[in-house]
Amino acid sequence: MPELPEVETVRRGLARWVLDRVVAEVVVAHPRAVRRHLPGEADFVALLTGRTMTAARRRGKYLWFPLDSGDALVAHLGMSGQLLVVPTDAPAERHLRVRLRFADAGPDLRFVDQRTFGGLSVAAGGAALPDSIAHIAHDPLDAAFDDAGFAAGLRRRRTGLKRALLDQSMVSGVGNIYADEALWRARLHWARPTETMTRPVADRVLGAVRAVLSEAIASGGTSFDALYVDVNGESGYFERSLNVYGREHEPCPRCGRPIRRSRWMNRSSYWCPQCQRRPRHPHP
DNA sequence: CCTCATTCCTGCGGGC
DNA sequence: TGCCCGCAGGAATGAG
Repeated sequence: MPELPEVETVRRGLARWVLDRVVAEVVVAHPRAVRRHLPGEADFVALLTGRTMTAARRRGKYLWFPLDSGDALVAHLGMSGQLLVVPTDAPAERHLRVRLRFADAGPDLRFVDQRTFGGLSVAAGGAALPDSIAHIAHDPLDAAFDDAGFAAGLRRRRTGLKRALLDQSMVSGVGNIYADEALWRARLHWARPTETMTRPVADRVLGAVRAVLSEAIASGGTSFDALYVDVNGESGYFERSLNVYGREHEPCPRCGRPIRRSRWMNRSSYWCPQCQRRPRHPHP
């Protein structure tokens, strides 16, 4: 599941393959992959064709590619999305959704997505930050992230800590896996009421999120090669570095107690009942 | 305004 | 053996 470290790895891998390249043709193989682009597929194609890409940027789990028109191509990988750089004569991938061919006849940029939870769009405001993702907060590794503002925001909320970590308008880039890992590292329960989060505790969880994301980026840097940017290449380091996620009944690496799994928000939370004590007044 | 349930989608794997 | 069903989840959306 692509979260910040995987998306950042993809961004780094794509940067030199999009710089100063002119889009010659856009083929939409699956209409649902053009998402949150209200004027529709034809408009999406028209706004991209003939435009020059000038960079590869990221906000949380969103990628965007500024265009010389002032717009930007915006991409979200969802659950299973990949942005691949492949030779233009390579056969179509099984779940190919959108294909961009370039005027230089160099490799395509292809959006491949098995579950089509992700998608592409063209949005205005691409030179700075596309309008459509203006509500996404800075990520905690960004120098512009406001620690004090985050702590104040937590106290204003009336919800559980994990829900707040997953709220991309509070802090971006954290998904279910890294949320569980960061909470374990910070020794905090997922249902901890946010209104009880003092500044030191907020700083503790931020520190844990930063450590987890940084280590994952460092490990994920090897998951692509020059012509193949593979989001699923994460599996090598993923399994080894996870302490609680997906490890129900296995001993906690810190205290040895069996890791527990809770059904929550239509997904799973993994946590250690010893290291992460359930709060007296948990939020659902 | 704020919080939270619902919905989208497909392949995999467990159970019968 | 083969089928069915649960599960995986980000984020927009609308209900309350």
